[in-house]
Amino acid sequence: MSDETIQLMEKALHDNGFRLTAARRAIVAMLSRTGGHVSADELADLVRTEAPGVGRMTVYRTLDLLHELELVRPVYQGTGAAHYVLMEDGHHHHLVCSTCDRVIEFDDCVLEEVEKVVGQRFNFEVKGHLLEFYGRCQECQT
Amino acid sequence: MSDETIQLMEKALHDNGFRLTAARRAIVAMLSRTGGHVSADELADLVRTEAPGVGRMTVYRTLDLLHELELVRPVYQGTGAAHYVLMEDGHHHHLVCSTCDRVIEFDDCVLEEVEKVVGQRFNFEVKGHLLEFYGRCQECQT
DNA sequence: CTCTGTGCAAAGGATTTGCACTACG
DNA sequence: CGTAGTGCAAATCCTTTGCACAGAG
Repeated sequence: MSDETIQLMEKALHDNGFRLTAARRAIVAMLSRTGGHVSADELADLVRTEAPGVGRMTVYRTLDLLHELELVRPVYQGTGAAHYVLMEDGHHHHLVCSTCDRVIEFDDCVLEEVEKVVGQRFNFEVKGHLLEFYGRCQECQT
Repeated sequence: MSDETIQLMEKALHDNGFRLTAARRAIVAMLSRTGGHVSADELADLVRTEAPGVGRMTVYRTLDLLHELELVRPVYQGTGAAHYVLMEDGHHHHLVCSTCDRVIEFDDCVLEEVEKVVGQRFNFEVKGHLLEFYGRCQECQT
């Protein structure tokens, strides 16, 4: 499934006329490996463990590109670095541990209704959503 | 009503053991005058037109303080400066326009229940959540 | 070959930190 | 008076930009 994500992203890049460079491959691969929810900087460091030549800026630019292609989404949670999450697998959400940063996925989606109501009230054409709970995971509660 | 906001904030500061300094008065007054939705920097500049001695840092620190007292809330809209809004209502979420990046707030919160269920299932101590809908706002639909 | 994409370094903006000074209570 | 609060400047953190070079198509 990680592989599928890679395929999907590489295809999207190609189909939109962007070149499939080594750096982009490495970034996309690492991104799908993490399952998302990393900052650009963290991702850059991760990518470098496997592809040392890749520069920080390339990571920023690639994330930007993936955002334009709606494959990835930045989440701003405070004053620190933006985190990027994968958008491609529509319905699943995250439990993010504040202590260890572990990300647990779940797919209990009761939002269609809210989505509809909110969309109508604001005349907003809803295309997707992001739901995350923050707190402490089992291991970190001790 | 602007005055009420000032009263409320000054009282909250006092009641929590914080000193009511000239700088804080000026900041709170200007904040309530703007009705919220300014960045720390903008607010600092505004405050300075009336109380030239006030430093930028004091504004940052005061906003932080007001945030702790739950009187004000930062809104992060991308990579730029955080905006602070007056907190009249507890829960609120975002509609983020993919086209113009406009952020619309709404406060329809049906998540308490989901929060509880999910928390129990994963033995995850939920402390907060983030819900955002993505799509196109009214103006961008044409 | 051509032009997109890359990497470096340096700039840029927003926020935080360290420290001596001021003034609230 | 003592301590919380202040202001300045410098530091830091995240991100963007400018430019010459490299490599995908």
